Amino acid sequence: MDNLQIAQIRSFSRAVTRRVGALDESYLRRGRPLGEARLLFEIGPEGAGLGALRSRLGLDSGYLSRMLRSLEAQGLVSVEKLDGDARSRRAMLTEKGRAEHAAYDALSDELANSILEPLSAVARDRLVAAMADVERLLAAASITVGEEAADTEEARQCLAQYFDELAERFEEGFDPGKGNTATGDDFIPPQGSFVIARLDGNPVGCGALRLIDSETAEIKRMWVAPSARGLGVASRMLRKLEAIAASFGAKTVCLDTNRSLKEAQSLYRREGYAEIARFNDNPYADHWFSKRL
Amino acid sequence: MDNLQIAQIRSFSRAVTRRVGALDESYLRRGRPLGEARLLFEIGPEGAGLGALRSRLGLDSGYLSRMLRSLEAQGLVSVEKLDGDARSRRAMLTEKGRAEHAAYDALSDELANSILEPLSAVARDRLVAAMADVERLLAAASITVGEEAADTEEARQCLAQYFDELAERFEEGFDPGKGNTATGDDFIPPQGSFVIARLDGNPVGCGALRLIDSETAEIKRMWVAPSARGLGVASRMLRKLEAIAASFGAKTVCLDTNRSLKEAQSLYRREGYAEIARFNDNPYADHWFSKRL
DNA sequence: CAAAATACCTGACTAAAGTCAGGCGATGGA
DNA sequence: TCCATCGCCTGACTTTAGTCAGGTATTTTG
Repeated sequence: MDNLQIAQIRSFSRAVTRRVGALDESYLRRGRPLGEARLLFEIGPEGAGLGALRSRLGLDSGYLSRMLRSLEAQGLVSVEKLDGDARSRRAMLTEKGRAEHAAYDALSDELANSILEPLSAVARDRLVAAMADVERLLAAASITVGEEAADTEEARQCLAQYFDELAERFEEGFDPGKGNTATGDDFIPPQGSFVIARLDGNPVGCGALRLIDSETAEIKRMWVAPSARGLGVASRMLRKLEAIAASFGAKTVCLDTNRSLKEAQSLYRREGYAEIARFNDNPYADHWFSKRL
Repeated sequence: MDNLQIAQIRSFSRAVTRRVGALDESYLRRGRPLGEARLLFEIGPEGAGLGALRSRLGLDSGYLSRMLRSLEAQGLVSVEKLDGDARSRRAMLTEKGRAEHAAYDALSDELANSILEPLSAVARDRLVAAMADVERLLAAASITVGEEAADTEEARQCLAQYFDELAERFEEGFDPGKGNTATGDDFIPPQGSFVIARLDGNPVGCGALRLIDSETAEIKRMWVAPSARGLGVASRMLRKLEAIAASFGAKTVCLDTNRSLKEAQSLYRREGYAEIARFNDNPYADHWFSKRL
């Protein structure tokens, strides 16, 4: 890896924690411990389930409970049973709590403003654009691609979104039942596999693999959520699937695609796939590709 | 101020502390309190004076002392009298301390690497460039411009660098004694003023003002350190000096500049100065400007 | 040369952050 | 219907972080 790049990341991290992080910590407590301030902020005007709070802030359940008690004592928060499940509870801001939350919100705005204020209009635009870039690319870097079961609720949701998109983009429309020879069972090891790409735990893409014969694997169901496109998710999933195929003993990977999916075609070419003759009778396929592993 | 810009800054700050800051804090402690880890890292292979450590880490003197005692007990640090002044001391890493420091260093690299690793080469370049931009512009935003005494050591250093640069850039060379009618005394209120731009406490620019008559102020000695150019420091100093001039009752501000200082000329025009006829006998001046306040 | 200032140290604190074991009342699958 | 599990709570901690009031040499200054 490039040492200059690493040095830049380290220097960035120092600079940002010093200039942004430090302010956050000192200004945004309003005379209250940082933990409580963060909790109050995280509950937000809509309230939040205790479990969600615990995972978002990384708190021990006892610790959270005690802080909630303290915020309740200050009259800022009320904790109520709400959901169907009477074990789980939900923290809500009281009137006073909402006012406090608004104060934090205003302080955050002020803080952001204090960064923009000394800059010229050109510099502001540039800073904001660079921040958006960093944020987007850091998110991309935190996306994970992993093998998962194909029959979970989340996998089904990915596939549903995938099919919806095909129906919208194919000139001829799309009916999942028609020409869709592969069933979910095909994507279970050792005759196949399924990968999901996740950003902060939420699925943002999927891809599937099945063995056609002992030496040939087919890639199917490649999909990336619109919000995560342009971040290299597809090629990461593709490489993951290829590695899995290789581990199954496959020597060749093949796939088909529709003429309207131009990005997909250029992705496959970029990743070393060559166009070949029709190898299946998928009515929606217009192009067929393969790659030797 | 633009709400979208503020929202972007807030979102950036959240994203970065979550993705970079959080890792920093949890990974970089190696089973030791964060304070000690930071201290060890800050001492570095070359060692550091205690005063410097205290100010860089923002520590209470007692707190620092206690942490040093703890690091000494762990055999990582030795504290020695070194300088001429026997009151001040210097913390040095022992052999074991250097090994520990190297481990932190490697961890930091690894952390940075883990951000780069999932990205494509194009995305990496883009991330690194955006980070450099953000860092640079955040630094620019933290530059302060304030009125200060013109006879301090730091003011003198700014002026010395300014004169050195003039000597280098003027085709005809530069002799500070020649045609330099203004003395330091002219830059003391209420007949004049002196501003210094600072980045993290270190001077990165200066500018001076003196009243020629009760309604006219002259701006002189405008200088920005090469490292801080292109960040809008000069125009901030200029505006500050104009505001001071106005507070002194001046209705007009004027200044002169040499033909080789092209950026200065375009700055003055951009800030609303119009070129006028020669108003002084400065042998180094080729252009004269003025602006009504 | 005495007095003030400097640079660091020590002891005695407080508050915040974080951990652990156990407990209680739902809940849901065998 | 039983019982393991879940979601939360309580009490009893430990560790970190941070502050404050002196105290001791050493240096600087009037």
